[in-house]
Amino acid sequence: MIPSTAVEVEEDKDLPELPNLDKWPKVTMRLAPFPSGPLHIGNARMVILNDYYVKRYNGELILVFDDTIGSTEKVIEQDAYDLIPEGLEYLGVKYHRTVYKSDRINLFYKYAVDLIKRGDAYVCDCDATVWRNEHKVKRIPCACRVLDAQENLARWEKMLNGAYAEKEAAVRLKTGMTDPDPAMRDHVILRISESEHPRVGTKYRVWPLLEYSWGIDDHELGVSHIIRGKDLVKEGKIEQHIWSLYNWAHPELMYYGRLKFEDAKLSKSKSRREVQDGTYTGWDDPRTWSLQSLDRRGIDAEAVRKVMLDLGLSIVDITISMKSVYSENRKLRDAETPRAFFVQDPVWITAENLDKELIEAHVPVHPDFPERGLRRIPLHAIDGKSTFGIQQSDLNRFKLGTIFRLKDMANFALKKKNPPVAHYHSLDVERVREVNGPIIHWIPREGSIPVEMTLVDGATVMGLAEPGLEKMKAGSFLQFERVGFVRIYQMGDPIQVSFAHK
RNA sequence: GCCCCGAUGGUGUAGUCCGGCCCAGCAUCUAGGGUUUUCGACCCUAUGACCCGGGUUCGAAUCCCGGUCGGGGCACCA
Repeated sequence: MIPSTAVEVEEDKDLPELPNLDKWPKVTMRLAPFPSGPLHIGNARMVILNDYYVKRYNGELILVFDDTIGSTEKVIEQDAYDLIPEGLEYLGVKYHRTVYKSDRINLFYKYAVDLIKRGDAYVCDCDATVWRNEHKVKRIPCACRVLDAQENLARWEKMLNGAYAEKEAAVRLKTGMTDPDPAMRDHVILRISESEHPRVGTKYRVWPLLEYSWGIDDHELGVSHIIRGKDLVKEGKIEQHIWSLYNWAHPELMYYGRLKFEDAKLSKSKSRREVQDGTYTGWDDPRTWSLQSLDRRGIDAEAVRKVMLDLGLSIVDITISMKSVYSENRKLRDAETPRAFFVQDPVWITAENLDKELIEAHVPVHPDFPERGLRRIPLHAIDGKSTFGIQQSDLNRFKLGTIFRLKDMANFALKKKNPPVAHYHSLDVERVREVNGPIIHWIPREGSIPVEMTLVDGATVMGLAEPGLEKMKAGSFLQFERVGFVRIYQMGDPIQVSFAHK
Protein backbone atom coordinates (compact mmCIF):
# COMPACT_ATOMS: atom_id res chain seq x y z
CA MET A 1 0.00 0.00 0.00
CA ILE A 2 1.37 3.38 -1.04
CA PRO A 3 4.60 1.92 -2.38
CA SER A 4 5.76 5.29 -3.69
CA THR A 5 6.57 6.50 -0.19
CA ALA A 6 9.31 4.06 0.63
CA VAL A 7 12.09 6.34 -0.56
CA GLU A 8 10.79 9.38 1.19
CA VAL A 9 10.70 7.62 4.53
CA GLU A 10 14.28 6.49 4.17
CA GLU A 11 15.76 9.89 4.88
CA ASP A 12 13.89 10.40 8.15
CA LYS A 13 14.79 7.16 9.84
CA ASP A 14 16.08 9.00 12.88
CA LEU A 15 12.71 9.10 14.61
CA PRO A 16 12.30 6.33 17.16
CA GLU A 17 10.43 3.11 16.48
CA LEU A 18 6.81 2.95 17.52
CA PRO A 19 6.39 0.95 20.75
CA ASN A 20 4.91 -2.55 21.00
CA LEU A 21 4.69 -3.17 17.29
CA ASP A 22 4.42 -6.92 17.85
CA LYS A 23 1.23 -6.41 19.85
CA TRP A 24 -0.67 -5.25 16.78
CA PRO A 25 -1.49 -6.95 13.47
CA LYS A 26 -0.70 -3.69 11.72
CA VAL A 27 -0.10 -0.06 12.51
CA THR A 28 -3.37 1.85 12.42
CA MET A 29 -3.41 5.51 13.23
CA ARG A 30 -5.83 8.33 12.92
CA LEU A 31 -6.01 12.01 12.17
CA ALA A 32 -8.68 13.60 14.31
CA PRO A 33 -9.19 17.24 13.44
CA PHE A 34 -12.10 19.22 14.79
CA PRO A 35 -13.68 20.79 11.71
CA SER A 36 -13.58 24.43 12.68
CA GLY A 37 -11.42 25.65 9.83
CA PRO A 38 -8.53 24.64 7.59
CA LEU A 39 -5.43 23.03 9.03
CA HIS A 40 -2.68 25.54 9.72
CA ILE A 41 1.05 25.30 10.20
CA GLY A 42 0.51 24.50 13.90
CA ASN A 43 -1.66 21.48 13.05
CA ALA A 44 0.92 20.22 10.61
CA ARG A 45 2.89 18.51 13.35
CA MET A 46 0.05 16.19 14.32
CA VAL A 47 -0.70 15.35 10.72
CA ILE A 48 2.86 14.77 9.58
CA LEU A 49 3.91 12.67 12.55
CA ASN A 50 0.97 10.31 12.11
CA ASP A 51 1.43 10.14 8.36
CA TYR A 52 5.14 9.52 8.76
CA TYR A 53 4.70 6.47 10.97
CA VAL A 54 1.88 5.02 8.91
CA LYS A 55 4.05 5.21 5.83
CA ARG A 56 7.05 3.86 7.66
CA TYR A 57 5.20 0.73 8.70
CA ASN A 58 2.86 0.49 5.74
CA GLY A 59 -0.06 0.93 8.03
CA GLU A 60 -3.47 2.45 7.73
CA LEU A 61 -4.35 6.07 8.34
CA ILE A 62 -7.93 7.07 9.05
CA LEU A 63 -9.19 10.60 8.76
CA VAL A 64 -11.77 11.01 11.49
CA PHE A 65 -13.65 14.27 11.59
CA ASP A 66 -14.04 14.78 15.31
CA ASP A 67 -17.33 16.52 14.78
CA THR A 68 -19.23 15.97 17.94
CA ILE A 69 -21.35 18.98 18.67
CA GLY A 70 -18.63 21.19 20.24
CA SER A 71 -19.58 24.21 22.29
CA THR A 72 -20.31 27.87 21.90
CA GLU A 73 -16.56 28.55 21.81
CA LYS A 74 -15.73 25.62 19.57
CA VAL A 75 -18.07 25.61 16.61
CA ILE A 76 -18.11 23.25 13.67
CA GLU A 77 -17.90 25.05 10.35
CA GLN A 78 -19.23 23.41 7.23
CA ASP A 79 -16.39 24.55 4.95
CA ALA A 80 -13.80 22.84 7.16
CA TYR A 81 -14.97 19.46 5.84
CA ASP A 82 -13.45 20.44 2.50
CA LEU A 83 -10.62 22.69 3.66
CA ILE A 84 -9.05 19.97 5.81
CA PRO A 85 -8.69 17.34 3.06
CA GLU A 86 -7.38 20.09 0.80
CA GLY A 87 -4.63 20.81 3.31
CA LEU A 88 -3.85 17.12 3.65
CA GLU A 89 -3.50 16.83 -0.07
CA TYR A 90 -1.04 19.72 -0.09
CA LEU A 91 1.02 17.98 2.59
CA GLY A 92 1.04 14.77 0.61
CA VAL A 93 -0.73 12.89 3.38
CA LYS A 94 -2.44 9.73 2.20
CA TYR A 95 -5.30 8.50 4.32
CA HIS A 96 -7.15 5.33 3.55
CA ARG A 97 -10.60 6.08 4.78
CA THR A 98 -12.71 8.91 6.13
CA VAL A 99 -14.96 8.62 9.14
CA TYR A 100 -17.36 11.14 10.63
CA LYS A 101 -17.97 11.02 14.36
CA SER A 102 -21.39 12.46 13.72
CA ASP A 103 -22.32 9.27 11.84
CA ARG A 104 -21.52 7.11 14.84
CA ILE A 105 -23.70 8.57 17.56
CA ASN A 106 -25.85 5.44 17.88
CA LEU A 107 -22.73 3.41 18.55
CA PHE A 108 -21.92 5.70 21.46
CA TYR A 109 -25.49 5.34 22.70
CA LYS A 110 -25.20 1.58 22.58
CA TYR A 111 -22.13 1.59 24.79
CA ALA A 112 -23.65 4.23 27.05
CA VAL A 113 -26.59 1.92 27.78
CA ASP A 114 -24.21 -0.94 28.35
CA LEU A 115 -22.05 1.05 30.75
CA ILE A 116 -25.13 2.09 32.67
CA LYS A 117 -26.39 -1.50 32.85
CA ARG A 118 -23.03 -2.65 34.08
CA GLY A 119 -23.07 0.03 36.75
CA ASP A 120 -20.00 1.73 35.35
CA ALA A 121 -21.84 4.91 34.46
CA TYR A 122 -24.80 6.87 35.77
CA VAL A 123 -27.01 9.73 34.78
CA CYS A 124 -26.34 12.68 37.02
CA ASP A 125 -28.85 15.49 37.31
CA CYS A 126 -26.80 17.60 39.69
CA ASP A 127 -26.00 21.18 38.77
CA ALA A 128 -22.51 21.27 37.30
CA THR A 129 -21.21 23.92 39.68
CA VAL A 130 -22.69 22.25 42.72
CA TRP A 131 -21.27 18.92 41.65
CA ARG A 132 -17.81 20.40 41.22
CA ASN A 133 -17.73 22.17 44.55
CA GLU A 134 -19.64 19.76 46.74
CA HIS A 135 -18.75 16.42 45.25
CA LYS A 136 -15.63 16.51 43.11
CA VAL A 137 -13.54 18.76 45.35
CA LYS A 138 -14.74 17.06 48.53
CA ARG A 139 -14.57 13.59 47.01
CA ILE A 140 -18.15 12.90 48.12
CA PRO A 141 -20.33 10.92 45.71
CA CYS A 142 -23.60 12.58 44.76
CA ALA A 143 -26.96 10.88 45.26
CA CYS A 144 -27.19 9.92 41.58
CA ARG A 145 -24.11 7.73 41.80
CA VAL A 146 -25.82 5.08 43.90
CA LEU A 147 -29.02 4.84 41.87
CA ASP A 148 -29.65 1.45 40.34
CA ALA A 149 -29.39 0.67 36.65
CA GLN A 150 -33.16 0.67 36.30
CA GLU A 151 -33.47 4.23 37.44
CA ASN A 152 -30.45 5.31 35.43
CA LEU A 153 -31.88 3.83 32.26
CA ALA A 154 -35.12 5.71 32.88
CA ARG A 155 -33.12 8.90 33.26
CA TRP A 156 -31.17 8.07 30.09
CA GLU A 157 -34.45 7.87 28.22
CA LYS A 158 -35.38 11.27 29.58
CA MET A 159 -32.12 12.64 28.22
CA LEU A 160 -32.90 11.22 24.80
CA ASN A 161 -36.57 12.19 24.64
CA GLY A 162 -36.19 15.74 25.86
CA ALA A 163 -37.66 15.42 29.33
CA TYR A 164 -34.37 16.85 30.52
CA ALA A 165 -33.32 20.18 29.06
CA GLU A 166 -29.72 21.06 28.24
CA LYS A 167 -27.50 20.99 31.33
CA GLU A 168 -30.16 19.25 33.41
CA ALA A 169 -28.53 15.86 33.17
CA ALA A 170 -25.37 14.20 31.93
CA VAL A 171 -23.87 10.74 31.94
CA ARG A 172 -20.88 10.29 34.20
CA LEU A 173 -18.36 7.48 34.02
CA LYS A 174 -17.40 5.99 37.37
CA THR A 175 -13.71 6.73 37.07
CA GLY A 176 -13.66 7.05 40.84
CA MET A 177 -14.53 9.71 43.40
CA THR A 178 -11.39 9.16 45.44
CA ASP A 179 -8.85 9.40 42.65
CA PRO A 180 -6.05 11.69 43.85
CA ASP A 181 -6.25 13.49 40.52
CA PRO A 182 -9.33 15.72 40.62
CA ALA A 183 -9.47 15.63 36.84
CA MET A 184 -10.27 11.94 37.03
CA ARG A 185 -13.29 12.02 39.33
CA ASP A 186 -16.42 10.73 37.64
CA HIS A 187 -15.99 12.57 34.42
CA VAL A 188 -18.93 13.44 32.18
CA ILE A 189 -19.00 11.37 28.99
CA LEU A 190 -22.29 12.35 27.35
CA ARG A 191 -24.35 15.49 27.64
CA ILE A 192 -27.31 17.23 26.10
CA SER A 193 -26.89 19.79 23.37
CA GLU A 194 -29.66 21.08 21.17
CA SER A 195 -27.35 22.97 18.85
CA GLU A 196 -27.81 22.26 15.19
CA HIS A 197 -25.10 20.16 13.63
CA PRO A 198 -23.95 21.03 10.09
CA ARG A 199 -24.13 17.41 8.95
CA VAL A 200 -26.86 15.74 10.99
CA GLY A 201 -28.94 18.74 11.97
CA THR A 202 -31.05 18.18 15.06
CA LYS A 203 -31.21 14.41 14.75
CA TYR A 204 -29.43 13.96 18.09
CA ARG A 205 -29.73 15.86 21.31
CA VAL A 206 -27.34 13.77 23.37
CA TRP A 207 -23.70 14.03 22.36
CA PRO A 208 -20.57 12.25 23.52
CA LEU A 209 -17.52 14.04 24.78
CA LEU A 210 -14.20 13.59 23.03
CA GLU A 211 -12.60 11.26 25.59
CA TYR A 212 -15.61 8.95 25.62
CA SER A 213 -16.13 8.82 21.87
CA TRP A 214 -12.47 8.00 21.42
CA GLY A 215 -12.51 5.44 24.18
CA ILE A 216 -15.02 3.57 22.05
CA ASP A 217 -13.76 4.45 18.59
CA ASP A 218 -10.07 3.83 19.02
CA HIS A 219 -11.10 0.27 19.70
CA GLU A 220 -13.85 0.06 17.11
CA LEU A 221 -11.63 1.48 14.38
CA GLY A 222 -8.71 -0.75 15.34
CA VAL A 223 -6.33 2.07 16.18
CA SER A 224 -2.98 0.80 17.41
CA HIS A 225 -0.97 3.97 18.00
CA ILE A 226 -2.08 7.47 18.87
CA ILE A 227 0.13 10.50 18.56
CA ARG A 228 -1.37 13.73 19.77
CA GLY A 229 -0.79 16.91 21.73
CA LYS A 230 -0.14 16.68 25.44
CA ASP A 231 -3.24 18.74 26.16
CA LEU A 232 -5.02 15.41 25.78
CA VAL A 233 -3.27 13.33 28.43
CA LYS A 234 -6.25 13.39 30.80
CA GLU A 235 -8.44 12.24 27.92
CA GLY A 236 -5.99 9.41 27.37
CA LYS A 237 -6.35 8.31 30.96
CA ILE A 238 -10.12 8.22 30.65
CA GLU A 239 -9.84 6.24 27.44
CA GLN A 240 -7.61 3.75 29.20
CA HIS A 241 -10.22 3.40 31.91
CA ILE A 242 -12.80 2.48 29.27
CA TRP A 243 -10.47 0.05 27.51
CA SER A 244 -9.83 -1.67 30.81
CA LEU A 245 -13.54 -1.96 31.59
CA TYR A 246 -14.01 -3.92 28.37
CA ASN A 247 -10.67 -5.69 28.47
CA TRP A 248 -9.70 -4.19 25.16
CA ALA A 249 -6.09 -3.90 24.10
CA HIS A 250 -4.76 -0.48 25.00
CA PRO A 251 -3.56 1.49 21.98
CA GLU A 252 -0.15 3.05 22.50
CA LEU A 253 -0.42 6.68 23.52
CA MET A 254 2.23 9.20 22.61
CA TYR A 255 2.17 12.90 23.27
CA TYR A 256 4.05 15.86 22.01
CA GLY A 257 4.23 19.37 23.47
CA ARG A 258 2.70 22.55 22.25
CA LEU A 259 4.29 24.14 19.21
CA LYS A 260 4.49 27.88 18.83
CA PHE A 261 6.00 30.06 16.16
CA GLU A 262 7.86 33.17 17.20
CA ASP A 263 7.02 34.82 13.91
CA ALA A 264 3.47 33.62 13.30
CA LYS A 265 0.40 34.18 15.42
CA LEU A 266 -2.03 31.33 14.92
CA SER A 267 -5.68 31.89 15.71
CA LYS A 268 -8.32 29.96 13.86
CA SER A 269 -11.17 31.97 15.33
CA LYS A 270 -9.58 35.31 14.46
CA SER A 271 -8.83 34.05 10.97
CA ARG A 272 -12.43 32.98 10.55
CA ARG A 273 -13.70 36.41 11.57
CA GLU A 274 -11.33 38.17 9.21
CA VAL A 275 -12.07 35.83 6.33
CA GLN A 276 -15.80 36.21 6.82
CA ASP A 277 -15.81 39.99 7.00
CA GLY A 278 -13.43 40.28 4.08
CA THR A 279 -10.45 41.69 5.97
CA TYR A 280 -8.52 38.66 4.78
CA THR A 281 -8.72 37.75 1.12
CA GLY A 282 -9.74 34.18 1.87
CA TRP A 283 -8.54 31.05 3.60
CA ASP A 284 -5.32 31.26 1.65
CA ASP A 285 -4.50 34.70 3.04
CA PRO A 286 -0.97 34.51 4.46
CA ARG A 287 -2.17 35.83 7.80
CA THR A 288 -4.23 32.71 8.41
CA TRP A 289 -1.07 30.55 8.28
CA SER A 290 -3.30 27.87 6.80
CA LEU A 291 -1.74 25.13 4.72
CA GLN A 292 -3.55 26.71 1.79
CA SER A 293 -1.70 29.95 2.45
CA LEU A 294 1.66 28.20 2.51
CA ASP A 295 0.80 26.55 -0.77
CA ARG A 296 -0.11 29.90 -2.25
CA ARG A 297 3.26 31.29 -1.19
CA GLY A 298 5.14 28.43 -2.75
CA ILE A 299 6.29 26.78 0.45
CA ASP A 300 7.08 23.21 -0.51
CA ALA A 301 5.21 20.75 1.70
CA GLU A 302 8.45 18.80 1.99
CA ALA A 303 10.01 21.76 3.78
CA VAL A 304 7.20 21.77 6.32
CA ARG A 305 7.48 18.04 6.67
CA LYS A 306 11.22 18.13 7.24
CA VAL A 307 10.98 20.76 9.94
CA MET A 308 8.15 18.97 11.74
CA LEU A 309 9.92 15.63 11.70
CA ASP A 310 13.11 17.27 12.97
CA LEU A 311 11.19 18.32 16.07
CA GLY A 312 10.60 14.70 16.93
CA LEU A 313 8.16 13.74 19.66
CA SER A 314 9.39 15.76 22.60
CA ILE A 315 6.68 16.55 25.08
CA VAL A 316 8.05 19.95 26.08
CA ASP A 317 6.48 23.09 24.71
CA ILE A 318 8.61 24.62 22.05
CA THR A 319 8.83 27.81 20.09
CA ILE A 320 10.39 27.64 16.69
CA SER A 321 10.84 30.08 13.87
CA MET A 322 9.38 29.99 10.39
CA LYS A 323 12.93 30.73 9.34
CA SER A 324 13.71 27.04 9.56
CA VAL A 325 10.87 26.29 7.16
CA TYR A 326 12.13 28.98 4.82
CA SER A 327 15.64 27.64 5.01
CA GLU A 328 14.42 24.18 4.03
CA ASN A 329 12.31 25.62 1.27
CA ARG A 330 15.30 27.43 -0.22
CA LYS A 331 17.32 24.25 -0.10
CA LEU A 332 14.57 22.37 -1.86
CA ARG A 333 13.66 24.92 -4.49
CA ASP A 334 16.56 27.29 -5.12
CA ALA A 335 18.23 25.23 -7.81
CA GLU A 336 15.09 24.88 -9.88
CA THR A 337 13.81 28.42 -9.41
CA PRO A 338 14.12 30.89 -12.29
CA ARG A 339 15.24 34.42 -11.59
CA ALA A 340 13.53 37.64 -12.56
CA PHE A 341 13.87 41.34 -11.94
CA PHE A 342 11.16 43.09 -10.00
CA VAL A 343 11.30 46.63 -8.68
CA GLN A 344 8.81 47.80 -6.14
CA ASP A 345 7.58 51.37 -6.71
CA PRO A 346 10.37 52.03 -9.19
CA VAL A 347 12.07 55.39 -9.39
CA TRP A 348 12.93 56.26 -12.98
CA ILE A 349 16.44 57.06 -13.95
CA THR A 350 17.41 58.39 -17.37
CA ALA A 351 20.45 56.67 -18.82
CA GLU A 352 22.39 58.65 -21.40
CA ASN A 353 25.21 58.02 -23.85
CA LEU A 354 24.39 54.34 -24.12
CA ASP A 355 26.59 52.30 -26.39
CA LYS A 356 24.80 51.99 -29.74
CA GLU A 357 25.42 48.24 -29.73
CA LEU A 358 23.55 47.85 -26.48
CA ILE A 359 20.00 47.02 -27.44
CA GLU A 360 19.19 44.07 -25.25
CA ALA A 361 20.34 42.78 -21.86
CA HIS A 362 21.15 39.09 -21.50
CA VAL A 363 20.48 37.74 -18.06
CA PRO A 364 20.85 34.11 -17.02
CA VAL A 365 17.67 32.29 -16.09
CA HIS A 366 19.64 30.82 -13.20
CA PRO A 367 23.18 31.94 -12.36
CA ASP A 368 24.33 28.46 -11.36
CA PHE A 369 23.00 26.81 -14.51
CA PRO A 370 24.06 28.74 -17.63
CA GLU A 371 22.76 25.92 -19.81
CA ARG A 372 19.23 27.00 -18.95
CA GLY A 373 19.67 30.02 -21.19
CA LEU A 374 19.17 33.74 -20.99
CA ARG A 375 16.39 36.17 -20.35
CA ARG A 376 16.47 38.80 -23.07
CA ILE A 377 15.39 42.22 -21.94
CA PRO A 378 15.01 44.88 -24.65
CA LEU A 379 16.39 48.26 -23.63
CA HIS A 380 14.46 50.50 -26.04
CA ALA A 381 17.27 53.02 -26.37
CA ILE A 382 16.69 55.94 -28.73
CA ASP A 383 19.74 58.04 -29.59
CA GLY A 384 21.64 56.31 -26.81
CA LYS A 385 19.03 57.28 -24.26
CA SER A 386 16.71 55.09 -22.23
CA THR A 387 14.88 55.01 -18.92
CA PHE A 388 15.11 52.35 -16.22
CA GLY A 389 13.34 51.73 -12.97
CA ILE A 390 15.41 51.08 -9.88
CA GLN A 391 14.71 50.70 -6.22
CA GLN A 392 14.38 53.95 -4.30
CA SER A 393 16.61 52.66 -1.52
CA ASP A 394 19.37 51.98 -4.03
CA LEU A 395 19.20 55.48 -5.43
CA ASN A 396 19.19 56.90 -1.92
CA ARG A 397 22.57 55.47 -1.06
CA PHE A 398 24.19 56.64 -4.29
CA LYS A 399 26.17 59.88 -4.38
CA LEU A 400 26.81 61.98 -7.43
CA GLY A 401 29.53 60.21 -9.32
CA THR A 402 28.79 56.79 -7.87
CA ILE A 403 29.52 54.09 -10.38
CA PHE A 404 26.93 51.35 -10.27
CA ARG A 405 25.95 48.45 -12.46
CA LEU A 406 22.53 47.56 -13.71
CA LYS A 407 22.97 43.86 -13.25
CA ASP A 408 23.86 41.88 -16.37
CA MET A 409 23.71 45.00 -18.51
CA ALA A 410 26.16 47.89 -18.11
CA ASN A 411 27.83 50.27 -15.69
CA PHE A 412 26.72 53.84 -15.15
CA ALA A 413 27.83 56.91 -13.24
CA LEU A 414 25.23 58.97 -11.43
CA LYS A 415 25.14 62.52 -12.80
CA LYS A 416 22.04 64.03 -11.27
CA LYS A 417 19.78 63.01 -8.45
CA ASN A 418 16.66 65.05 -9.09
CA PRO A 419 15.49 63.98 -11.53
CA PRO A 420 17.89 61.04 -11.63
CA VAL A 421 20.24 60.94 -14.58
CA ALA A 422 23.12 58.57 -15.18
CA HIS A 423 25.75 58.35 -17.87
CA TYR A 424 26.92 55.20 -19.47
CA HIS A 425 30.29 54.29 -18.03
CA SER A 426 31.35 50.89 -19.30
CA LEU A 427 30.18 47.44 -20.19
CA ASP A 428 32.48 45.06 -18.36
CA VAL A 429 31.49 43.96 -14.88
CA GLU A 430 35.13 44.17 -13.83
CA ARG A 431 35.04 47.94 -14.14
CA VAL A 432 32.43 48.26 -11.42
CA ARG A 433 34.23 45.76 -9.24
CA GLU A 434 37.40 47.82 -9.45
CA VAL A 435 35.62 50.66 -7.72
CA ASN A 436 33.51 48.43 -5.50
CA GLY A 437 30.37 49.82 -7.07
CA PRO A 438 27.00 48.33 -6.26
CA ILE A 439 25.29 45.94 -8.65
CA ILE A 440 21.57 46.46 -8.59
CA HIS A 441 18.49 45.01 -10.19
CA TRP A 442 16.40 47.07 -12.56
CA ILE A 443 13.59 47.03 -15.10
CA PRO A 444 13.17 48.89 -18.40
CA ARG A 445 10.49 51.54 -18.61
CA GLU A 446 9.21 50.07 -21.84
CA GLY A 447 7.58 46.69 -21.68
CA SER A 448 7.77 45.95 -17.96
CA ILE A 449 4.90 44.09 -16.41
CA PRO A 450 2.78 45.32 -13.48
CA VAL A 451 2.91 43.01 -10.49
CA GLU A 452 1.03 43.09 -7.22
CA MET A 453 2.87 41.35 -4.44
CA THR A 454 1.15 40.17 -1.26
CA LEU A 455 3.50 40.23 1.70
CA VAL A 456 3.46 37.86 4.63
CA ASP A 457 1.62 40.41 6.77
CA GLY A 458 -1.13 40.65 4.18
CA ALA A 459 -0.09 44.05 2.84
CA THR A 460 0.14 44.40 -0.92
CA VAL A 461 2.74 46.37 -2.81
CA MET A 462 2.87 47.29 -6.47
CA GLY A 463 5.84 47.15 -8.74
CA LEU A 464 7.07 46.23 -12.16
CA ALA A 465 8.73 43.07 -13.32
CA GLU A 466 10.88 42.55 -16.37
CA PRO A 467 9.25 41.88 -19.76
CA GLY A 468 8.70 38.20 -20.24
CA LEU A 469 7.02 37.59 -16.92
CA GLU A 470 3.68 37.66 -18.68
CA LYS A 471 4.66 34.36 -20.29
CA MET A 472 4.93 32.61 -16.94
CA LYS A 473 2.16 30.40 -15.68
CA ALA A 474 0.13 30.72 -12.52
CA GLY A 475 1.72 28.52 -9.89
CA SER A 476 5.29 29.31 -10.93
CA PHE A 477 7.84 29.82 -8.20
CA LEU A 478 10.38 32.56 -8.88
CA GLN A 479 13.11 34.47 -7.25
CA PHE A 480 12.96 38.20 -7.66
CA GLU A 481 16.66 38.99 -7.49
CA ARG A 482 17.64 40.84 -4.32
CA VAL A 483 14.02 40.83 -3.20
CA GLY A 484 13.07 37.27 -2.41
CA PHE A 485 11.21 34.18 -3.49
CA VAL A 486 7.63 34.51 -4.65
CA ARG A 487 4.94 32.42 -6.22
CA ILE A 488 2.63 33.58 -8.97
CA TYR A 489 -0.85 32.64 -7.87
CA GLN A 490 -2.77 34.44 -10.55
CA MET A 491 -1.87 35.74 -13.98
CA GLY A 492 -3.50 38.97 -15.11
CA ASP A 493 -2.97 42.67 -15.02
CA PRO A 494 -1.38 43.06 -12.62
CA ILE A 495 0.13 39.65 -12.11
CA GLN A 496 -0.56 38.51 -8.55
CA VAL A 497 2.32 37.07 -6.58
CA SER A 498 2.71 36.04 -2.97
CA PHE A 499 5.96 36.66 -1.17
CA ALA A 500 7.41 33.50 0.31
CA HIS A 501 10.65 34.49 1.99
CA LYS A 502 14.02 36.10 1.38
C1' G B 1 -5.49 23.62 46.68
C1' C B 2 -4.89 18.78 44.12
C1' C B 3 -2.77 15.71 39.94
C1' C B 4 0.67 14.91 35.86
C1' C B 5 4.90 16.08 32.96
C1' G B 6 9.45 18.25 31.60
C1' A B 7 14.57 20.72 32.00
C1' U B 8 21.26 20.05 26.60
C1' G B 9 24.13 26.71 23.20
C1' G B 10 19.68 32.46 20.86
C1' U B 11 16.18 28.54 18.73
C1' G B 12 15.19 23.32 17.85
C1' U B 13 17.20 18.60 18.37
C1' A B 14 20.88 13.96 19.08
C1' G B 15 22.94 11.45 23.18
C1' U B 16 19.87 9.80 28.83
C1' C B 17 16.67 3.39 28.94
C1' C B 18 22.00 -0.40 29.14
C1' G B 19 27.55 5.53 32.97
C1' G B 20 33.32 5.71 29.55
C1' C B 21 33.51 5.99 21.96
C1' C B 22 30.54 13.32 24.48
C1' C B 23 36.46 18.46 27.02
C1' A B 24 28.83 16.87 23.86
C1' G B 25 26.99 15.74 17.38
C1' C B 26 23.47 18.01 13.81
C1' A B 27 20.21 21.90 11.97
C1' U B 28 18.86 26.89 12.23
C1' C B 29 20.02 31.81 13.74
C1' U B 30 23.93 35.58 14.43
C1' A B 31 28.94 37.58 13.06
C1' G B 32 33.15 37.41 9.76
C1' G B 33 35.59 35.57 5.32
C1' G B 34 35.67 33.06 0.30
C1' U B 35 33.06 32.39 -4.28
C1' U B 36 29.21 34.35 -7.30
C1' U B 37 27.22 40.13 -12.31
C1' U B 38 21.32 39.09 -6.31
C1' C B 39 20.61 40.96 -0.15
C1' G B 40 19.77 33.79 -3.03
C1' A B 41 22.73 29.27 -3.39
C1' C B 42 27.46 27.15 -2.29
C1' C B 43 32.20 26.82 0.79
C1' C B 44 35.11 28.13 5.26
C1' U B 45 35.63 30.22 10.18
C1' A B 46 33.81 32.14 14.86
C1' U B 47 30.67 32.77 19.27
C1' G B 48 27.67 29.57 22.07
C1' A B 49 24.76 24.34 26.14
C1' C B 50 24.34 19.35 29.71
C1' C B 51 18.91 23.98 35.59
C1' C B 52 21.18 24.07 40.83
C1' G B 53 23.19 21.34 45.14
C1' G B 54 24.61 16.86 47.20
C1' G B 55 25.61 11.51 46.57
C1' U B 56 27.27 6.68 44.07
C1' U B 57 31.61 5.59 40.88
C1' C B 58 38.23 5.08 38.68
C1' G B 59 34.69 7.80 35.57
C1' A B 60 28.00 10.97 35.27
C1' A B 61 24.56 14.97 30.32
C1' U B 62 23.51 9.83 31.43
C1' C B 63 22.22 6.48 37.97
C1' C B 64 20.18 8.15 43.21
C1' C B 65 18.37 12.06 46.66
C1' G B 66 16.91 17.13 47.54
C1' G B 67 15.80 21.81 45.48
C1' U B 68 14.63 25.46 41.62
C1' C B 69 12.30 26.81 37.34
C1' G B 70 8.88 25.88 33.39
C1' G B 71 4.47 23.59 31.05
C1' G B 72 -0.25 21.08 31.17
C1' G B 73 -4.76 19.27 33.58
C1' C B 74 -8.73 19.62 37.52
C1' A B 75 -15.31 22.01 31.49
C1' C B 76 -22.07 19.10 30.51
C1' C B 77 -14.79 22.27 24.73
C1' A B 78 -11.78 19.84 21.33
